[in-house]
Amino acid sequence: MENTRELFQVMTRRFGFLNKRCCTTVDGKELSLVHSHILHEVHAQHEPSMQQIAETLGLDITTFSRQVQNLVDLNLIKKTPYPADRRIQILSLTEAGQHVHDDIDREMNLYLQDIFSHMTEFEKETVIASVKLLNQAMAKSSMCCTPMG
Amino acid sequence: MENTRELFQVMTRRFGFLNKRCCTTVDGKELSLVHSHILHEVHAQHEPSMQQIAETLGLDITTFSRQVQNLVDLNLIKKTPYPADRRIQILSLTEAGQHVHDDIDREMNLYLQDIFSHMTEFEKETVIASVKLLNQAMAKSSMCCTPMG
DNA sequence: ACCTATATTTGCAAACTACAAGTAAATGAG
DNA sequence: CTCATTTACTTGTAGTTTGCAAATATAGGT
Repeated sequence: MENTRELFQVMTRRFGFLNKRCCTTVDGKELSLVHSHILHEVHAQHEPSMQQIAETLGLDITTFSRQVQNLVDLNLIKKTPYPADRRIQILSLTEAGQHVHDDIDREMNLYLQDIFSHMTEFEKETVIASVKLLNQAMAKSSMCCTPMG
Repeated sequence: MENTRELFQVMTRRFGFLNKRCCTTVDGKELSLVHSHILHEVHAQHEPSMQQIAETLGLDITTFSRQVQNLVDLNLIKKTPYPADRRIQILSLTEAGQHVHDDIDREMNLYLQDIFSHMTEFEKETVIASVKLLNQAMAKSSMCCTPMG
């Protein structure tokens, strides 16, 4: 494991597997990775518009529009025109969508628990603090870690 | 940033952007994310077969076969039949492939340097140690972090 | 009313994906 | 040796995803 890039490459690949493995069939519905990311962000943000979520996820707005439509058709997401500007669609989880989100969240946290079970409590705390540090550093970095543009 | 999952979700998303941003046009060639992962693994492994790389990357072998063929057509990868069993194709980087790989590696490390520039040396060491810990823990975890199956 | 800007959707063509079937080479039983 | 089986990889085909360009709908300014 020579260089730093290799370490991060392996880590992100493994988390990629984790994400894929977690979220293919939830609550009887077939979901893609993109779908579960969308559910997650719609849950996390406050009355988000299409553009906000698409931007957060780094998805092309046209691709995003179609994927959201899938989730609307699955009755997991609801689009509500924003009264003050009816061009804008506010996204929210339906009850079923909330349920699916919770299922995914629970399962992901189980996986994370399983990973942490191979560490001491101290190591776990260190790792979590490090991830926070990383996130802060990436947020500050101008060259990287934001969607293309 | 309430729960642990959220932290990891954000981190992996940011690294995803990093990967995408880094590797779209290298040395005058248009590459996809999958292409650059393949180049990376062919470089990292010793005389790998098709199956070995596909397994490492968690790609369906048929998808992989076509993506490798793209890279062969771009003259970045060479397939050599393995003498002791000529069903097996050993993958290696061509000179041009090595060059592209080095370019990507250099650029990725620049991005990482930029991220670490927002930390103290101590924080940087802690973060790198934590990523190592994470990788080890994920390798031990049976439920997660390996390709589907 | 009219022009411009913004938010989202749709048309379309290219790329990606994976199941099933095909080819080629190795292995093992009779 | 020969034939059936397994393994490593490729190709047929069809469904999905992607993103550019163009269309639609609404807002805001003059």
